Amino acid sequence: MSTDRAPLSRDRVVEAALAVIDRQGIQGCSMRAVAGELGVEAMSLYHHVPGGKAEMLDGVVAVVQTEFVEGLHLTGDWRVDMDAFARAYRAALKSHPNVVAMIAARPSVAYRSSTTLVGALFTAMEDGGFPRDDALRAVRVLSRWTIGFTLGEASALEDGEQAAEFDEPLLVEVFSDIARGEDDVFEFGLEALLDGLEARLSA
Amino acid sequence: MSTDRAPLSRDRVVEAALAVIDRQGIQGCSMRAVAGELGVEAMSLYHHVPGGKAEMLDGVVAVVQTEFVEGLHLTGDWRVDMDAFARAYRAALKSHPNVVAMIAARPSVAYRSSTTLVGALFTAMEDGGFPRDDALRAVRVLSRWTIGFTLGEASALEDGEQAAEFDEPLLVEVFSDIARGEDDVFEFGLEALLDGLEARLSA
DNA sequence: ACCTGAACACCGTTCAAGT
DNA sequence: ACCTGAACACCGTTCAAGT
Repeated sequence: MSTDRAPLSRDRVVEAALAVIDRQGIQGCSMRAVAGELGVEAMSLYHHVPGGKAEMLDGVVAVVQTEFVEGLHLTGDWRVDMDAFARAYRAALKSHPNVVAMIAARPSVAYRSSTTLVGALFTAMEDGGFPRDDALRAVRVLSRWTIGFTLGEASALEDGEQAAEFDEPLLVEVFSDIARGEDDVFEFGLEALLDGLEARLSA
Repeated sequence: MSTDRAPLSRDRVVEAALAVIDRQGIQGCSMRAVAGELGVEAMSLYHHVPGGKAEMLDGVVAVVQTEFVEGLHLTGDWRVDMDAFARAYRAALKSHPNVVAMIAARPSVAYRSSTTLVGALFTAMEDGGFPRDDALRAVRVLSRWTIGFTLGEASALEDGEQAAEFDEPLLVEVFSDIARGEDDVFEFGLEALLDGLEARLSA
């Protein structure tokens, strides 16, 4: 809707796409809608995003991922850093809930925007005493788990209004828990996972 | 492609949709394609799936979920059952990789098809000595984690052919690991999580 | 009762044409 | 160089019409 007449650019296209997605969801993010956001016709976008819609959405994933990576500062202590990574990632994803499914579907783009961070985490694990293979596995598990958990939460919040209709008492309980927010569940799982990893060190 | 002239039904429509998705992915699963699979016109589907495409896809999720639930038999020992749940769920999802993203996006449908199983797991945890709240949290964490891990793997396998193009050595390593299969990573994470849960029992 | 043809309002994308 | 109008081959869905 912004009728800014700044010249179009790849960054402005991607930024507009993110704005549309945050507001209307992925469904609402058509090329025509993004163009409208920029006060332009759909066909103009292709000059700045030659790969079309796929490249535009890859750009959105990279922006969200970079936003998160730049806000995180590590200490070198594996447990502190793994904990901080998971919490900060979750927080970043929760501020763009409609993008989480896209990130889950584009792991190569997500990885590309965070190799430095992942590498640092990974050497913190090695410095902490984990064998190289286990360090790699642990980081991958934590990152997958964080994305998966947050995606499940975002999806459940979106289709959770039906919770009232649920006949099963357990279903009603779980979905009203979800509606109240799942920070405690996330932290419960995170702590269990990190405890389990730490136990490996002594073994 | 099957030109069977058995009468159409909701189940046949959903089954055809699953077949199309397994073969062509979600992108290829248009109403016209599903109709073609049944030798029928697109508009005929709406008589058996009045809710349209959304209801059809909900049906696909329910079928995959039910397939899994019916194949799993629990023992009552929390650790054995949590382990079996995660492994069997992962195996079921891996046999329909194109459906995993849909399951992740439709937690209410997935839950609905498995309340009995989740309830049983949950009482096994309580019988094992976990407080009610922790039992609920643990089951939710495990289920989310399993879906999230397998979704990440399925997605990475799909866009992983680009791995050769990666410039970053760490990226190349991770993506060639993924291409070799991630059973060991999954099991590593699963064991750590269950170890972490077990540690809570003694505390 | 069950199926369908034609139509509507959308998509992503191409390409030749405008400035 | 950058933007666009018209067009193409697709979508999901509605509805009145066929059998």
